[in-house]
Amino acid sequence: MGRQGLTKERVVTEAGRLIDEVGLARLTLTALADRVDVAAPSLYKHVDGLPGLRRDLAVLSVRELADGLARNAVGVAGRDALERVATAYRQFARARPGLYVASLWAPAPGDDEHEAASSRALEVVHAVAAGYGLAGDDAIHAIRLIRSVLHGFVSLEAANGFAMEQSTAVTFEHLVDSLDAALTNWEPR
Amino acid sequence: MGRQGLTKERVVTEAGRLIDEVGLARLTLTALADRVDVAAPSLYKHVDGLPGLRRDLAVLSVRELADGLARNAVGVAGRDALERVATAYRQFARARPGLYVASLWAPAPGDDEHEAASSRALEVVHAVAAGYGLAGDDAIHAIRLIRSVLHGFVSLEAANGFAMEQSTAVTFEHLVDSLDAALTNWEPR
DNA sequence: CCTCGAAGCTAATATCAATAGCTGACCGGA
DNA sequence: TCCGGTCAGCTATTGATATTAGCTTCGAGG
Repeated sequence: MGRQGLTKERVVTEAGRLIDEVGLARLTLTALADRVDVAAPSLYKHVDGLPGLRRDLAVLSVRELADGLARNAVGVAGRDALERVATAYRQFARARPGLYVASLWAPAPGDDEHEAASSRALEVVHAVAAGYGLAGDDAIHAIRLIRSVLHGFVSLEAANGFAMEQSTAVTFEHLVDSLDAALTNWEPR
Repeated sequence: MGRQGLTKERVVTEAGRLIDEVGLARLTLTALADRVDVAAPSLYKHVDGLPGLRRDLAVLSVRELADGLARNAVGVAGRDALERVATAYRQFARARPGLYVASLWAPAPGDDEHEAASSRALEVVHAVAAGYGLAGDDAIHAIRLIRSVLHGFVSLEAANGFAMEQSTAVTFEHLVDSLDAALTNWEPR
């Protein structure tokens, strides 16, 4: 009906909440429209269809992830930094499960805004590697290792991939230990 | 038209090929029906709708993954076993990208067939951990570590998550090295 | 107070999943 | 041989959903 005062900002934010609640698979323009109290086609005034919305969600999520990582990494280095960043990463995935999945969509080539957000997140991990004295190609591979471990863990955790009831907190400590050891005893190849 | 000689087996196999080609997101009963040359509703004679098909794909994929891992792990132990299993895991994810994603869907509680297939895959990883002398809770955590690293790496690789052009093969070697070190110097907690 | 852009609407179309109900091909037994 | 039943496959239909087209109206700036 009357003006809703809707903005792209709010549409995307609300979509983020929606996917956290119901899962990415059930992100639907109809459901989102209901949520912001507008007819579905009206969303097109703010967002470029479902593909556009997904892209916007990806940007939002990477920004929030980058913020979370950066906030926790300030003023620490070495193992402390690794631990803080790893924990922040896991926390983000647990607190925003829908958004987290969206953060994995790679930027389209030429999407500067999206790429900038990704770089910012990567930068934090890069700093962690630097704290272990890694640079150049070694840093690249180390970053990939860190991301693999963290992403693998949180996504298996989210997918209920760890059937046994043993504590995932303990597993996570092992993960951090292993990463710390790998970065400490890094062998260039 | 005339009898098509279609079987559940073939429907699911063909669905597996389809998702490898076009991606899980574009798995559609319509597309699958076209592929096997049948009208869409006819698929319901073989498969329990889209949810049922997805579940069948999950079972198929876990079986193929388990087969691949087991085939490569026979007769080796320790680092050799780790390397072989890790490589087989990565190979599966690269050769069958659609199926690989389906392999991540956790079995529904009480789905014995699905759970059995999952156990078989887990068993291979368990054997790898055993090769490093790990048992009990340590083995559980070690398995989770291995799965996290492997899944994280292959899924980031598949999602084009590694933007830089540096060799992913080298990264993978670092991954295996790190896992080997972690398992060798395992510290119970 | 007029204008115009933007925000919202309704109506219509296309794609897809799913259900209902029909048909005819094959198989086994009398 | 023929008869009947099962079951694979069909067409028709309904209900979601995305998307487009085109209309309406609010509200801010001159």
